[in-house]
Parts: sequence; structure tokens; C-alpha cells
Amino acid sequence: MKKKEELSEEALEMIASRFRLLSDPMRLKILHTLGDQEMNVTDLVGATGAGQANVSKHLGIMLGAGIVSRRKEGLNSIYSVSDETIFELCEVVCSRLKKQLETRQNALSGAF
Amino acid sequence: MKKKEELSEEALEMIASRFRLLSDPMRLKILHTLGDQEMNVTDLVGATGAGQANVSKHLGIMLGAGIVSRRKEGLNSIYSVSDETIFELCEVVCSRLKKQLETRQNALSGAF
DNA sequence: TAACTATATTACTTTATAGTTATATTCGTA
DNA sequence: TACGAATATAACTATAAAGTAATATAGTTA
Repeated sequence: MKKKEELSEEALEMIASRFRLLSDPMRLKILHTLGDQEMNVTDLVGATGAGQANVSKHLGIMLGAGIVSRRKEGLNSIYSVSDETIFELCEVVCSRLKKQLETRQNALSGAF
Repeated sequence: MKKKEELSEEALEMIASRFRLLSDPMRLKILHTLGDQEMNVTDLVGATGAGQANVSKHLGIMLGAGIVSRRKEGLNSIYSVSDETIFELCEVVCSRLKKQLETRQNALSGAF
């Protein structure tokens, strides 16, 4: 029954926003560093080499979007990835990029 | 054999850039409008309601990134989506967003 | 309570980019 | 060849967001 529906501005904005979350190298680095572990902010700062305020801000943004979760333990904030689809998305993108580069290499293979 | 490899800055930037392409509502609208068809710029302008220069610019960006392709026919530039993974990514995001909103609704269901 | 530690937030600067207007380019046609 | 149409591009403006330094907040410990 579903035909080519017109996507509402609101829907487009929600989807775009989710992609926007992933469009920053530092956030990807944080997510990749987290992986399936729990880590506090200080350790993430050490692992990523970014500034504390910057890491904290990125985590706050991702927390708000519901892709990481936080639990407090004393002074520490311990974060983990709560949205596993993130990694699925990254894999799809990464595979596609590899294939694309491979195709380009082949296109040049006979030339000069 | 693959351990938790450190992702290079370059790799992170490439992946982030791909997500950045999808982080704009107008580009998503263009991609969704295209679907599996071929369309020229004028028709896309009509279908999206955006300005000609704007549509043209977005198409140029996506062409450069290899997610749409272009063929010329007389005065027309006819575009189509050349990277089907785009739709896969959008579906994953969209499903996840739905589930997330559903969860939030349930969280409020007993309250007041 | 005072000092310390971990995290969050605020204010600011800088950069990237979306949209727009005007113009250039390219091809078709009278 | 001159004109018109479709698309691309350049220049500009406005906005959003990343990074940073300074500060606030909250828990911990001497």
C-alpha cells in the first residue's frame, strides 16, 4: 500500500540530524574508542587526545540524542554506547568507501 | 586477528564526510525524490521546491562524492542515485528513530 | 570545613556550509 | 548568427557548530 510518500520536513530533519551526529571525526573516534566498553570521561580524554571540555561536550550531545548512556559513580561519569545501530551504519559506510576506492583504482589500472 | 585498531584521522574524516553528505535535509529530499528514477535538474527543482542554484549545488556535491551519477542529454543533466547503500543507511536510521520514540512514549505511558 | 578531583557549562573565536542572487556556460532553435 | 533554455558557478550572507579557556558544580578526602 505504501507509495512514494512525501517525506515531511520534520522527518527529513530528524533523519538528517542523526547523520549529523555521525558527521564529526571526534565523535566517531569517541564511539569507536568506547566500542562495547564502559569508560569515564578522563579515560576517553586520554584515549582520544582531545580536550576535556571538548570530549564532555560531544558526550553530552550524544547523550541527548540517545546514542550513548551515562551512569554516575562518585565523581565519575561512565559512558557506554547505547545504540548499536551506530556501528552498523559505520560498517556500511566503510565497506562502501572501500569498494568505491577500489573501483577508482581499477579505472586507473591500465593508464600510464 | 583484527584487534581494536586505532582508526587513522584520515579514515575518520572519510567516514565522517560520508555521513556529512547525508546530514542535510535538502540532500535527503533530493535523494528520496530521485529514488530509483532518473530526473533532470528542472524536475528536481519543481519536485523539491528549492532554488535552481541550490539544487544544482547539492547535486554537484553528491556527484563529487559518487553517490549520484549524471549523464548529459542535450541541454539537460540527468541524475540518478548511484549508491544504493544510501537508502540502506536511511532505513537503518529511520527504524532506529521510530523505536527510540516508541520507547520514550512507553516511558510516559503510566504517568499522569 | 578546606582543598582536591572529575565533569559540565559558559562565552568566545573560528571555520564550514546552506541558501541566494547574479552571471557564465553550453546546447538547441528560430 | 542571435536568441532562448537548462545547468553550473562565483560571490556573498547568514547560520551552525567545533574547539578552547575559564569557570561552575558536585562529590571526595584530609
